[in-house]
Amino acid sequence: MNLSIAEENYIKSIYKLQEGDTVVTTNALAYELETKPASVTDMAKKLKDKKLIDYEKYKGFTLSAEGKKIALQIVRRHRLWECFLVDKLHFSWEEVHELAEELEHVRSEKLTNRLSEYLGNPLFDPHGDPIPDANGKLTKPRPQTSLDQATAKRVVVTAVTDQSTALLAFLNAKHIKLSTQLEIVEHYEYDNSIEIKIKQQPSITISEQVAKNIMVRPV
Amino acid sequence: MNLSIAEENYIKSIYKLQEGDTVVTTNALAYELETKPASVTDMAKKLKDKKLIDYEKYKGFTLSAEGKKIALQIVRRHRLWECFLVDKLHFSWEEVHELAEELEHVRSEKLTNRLSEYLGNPLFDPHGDPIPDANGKLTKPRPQTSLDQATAKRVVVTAVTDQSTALLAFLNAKHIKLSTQLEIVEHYEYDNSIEIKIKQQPSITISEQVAKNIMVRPV
DNA sequence: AATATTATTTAGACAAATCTAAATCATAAA
DNA sequence: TTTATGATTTAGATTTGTCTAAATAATATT
Repeated sequence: MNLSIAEENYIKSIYKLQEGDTVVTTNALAYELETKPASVTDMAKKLKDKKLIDYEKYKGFTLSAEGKKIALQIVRRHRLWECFLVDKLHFSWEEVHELAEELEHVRSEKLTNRLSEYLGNPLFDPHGDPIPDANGKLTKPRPQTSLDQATAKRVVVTAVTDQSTALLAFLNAKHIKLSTQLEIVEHYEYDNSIEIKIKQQPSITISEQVAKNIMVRPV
Repeated sequence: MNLSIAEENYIKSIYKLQEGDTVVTTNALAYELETKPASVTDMAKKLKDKKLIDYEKYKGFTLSAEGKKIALQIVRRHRLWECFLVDKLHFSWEEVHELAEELEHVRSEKLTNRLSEYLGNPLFDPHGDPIPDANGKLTKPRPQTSLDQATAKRVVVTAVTDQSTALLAFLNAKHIKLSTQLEIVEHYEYDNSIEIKIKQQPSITISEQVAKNIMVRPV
């Protein structure tokens, strides 16, 4: 199956919107891909011909088994490149998505597998999302919650959902990074702010708004 | 300047064929790009409009200053990725060209420079070709000759010109790799075969045909 | 149930990159 | 210098991915 970059992007976006087995609508996909519904309909026909999606007029689409397989390969490549960019080239979280978006289209299984090996076969990308293995199998995502919902006392940062420069600058200033261990000292009901402590540092208080965008898991 | 992948490939090939300041002909470029002369003429018009080449009907083309700059950026990315694939992912010489051909089209200066830094700012790629620096400056190529022409006694392997599986298998069996140091023990005039010695190993004799395809420089 | 609204598809067009076949130019040979 | 040959360009067509505007289907409202 030889797919164009455009076709790959459609497959990837359908996979993203599916989340389980929801039917994906024309409009939703057009919005996701920043294109027009008419273009989506055109592409849907092509992908149906290639048996990568199930599609009936006016009924939306879902990936076929083959389509899912290809989607997982693309996701695998994307997330591995993100790991590479962060771990090896020291990019920060928010910079890597765009670049990985391009690198993911280099379709070489050998390259992908070597890259994975080189990175130590990581199971999660820098945003905390699981990386499919060579067979397309996904580790179940870590049991992460946002920091404001956390019940454990000691947690480790797994992801940041808001990629705004403002938040990232804030986190940078406070030395909160991926894998940083936090101790939840106090939860103030009044404004839902949270007092946390990073080992060897004085404790700090962060607002609910910030806490909502920091994903953590129990350590 | 936002170039398509096709345009980048044309620029790169013109650069390759130019070698100094020779005028590149339509046919030569068509052959190099495995396309038809008519397509080359079409693209020549576009590149002329973008001021990347100098072109007059029936007179062939050369890169403009701007075109040369872009060509060097592409070459830089290509050769850095080749280094990455060989040094870090342990691909062998002959496998990397195709992959680098795809990776080179990710146009991010930041990525390119980080990659270069990560690799230790290499000056030569795995084939012995010089890598332009961030400003497009080229180190002058190493003074390499084919092994059968070598005058020095101790040399180091810098490249292999023939990429056939047969030759590569042979070299592999004899443990001759890039950067391998060789001592030239004897040169037999009868059949132009050469006796060489790799340190710690018994000396071996190789045919003229093999020697012609191994590039070396004095150590 | 009839009508209004929204979602989706169709029809027709366009730009990029390519092709084939025919025409034109440049140059080497007679 | 005329002719023949090969290189190059033009003309017109094709494919891919996109678009706008109009038509049609599905759904919600009255």
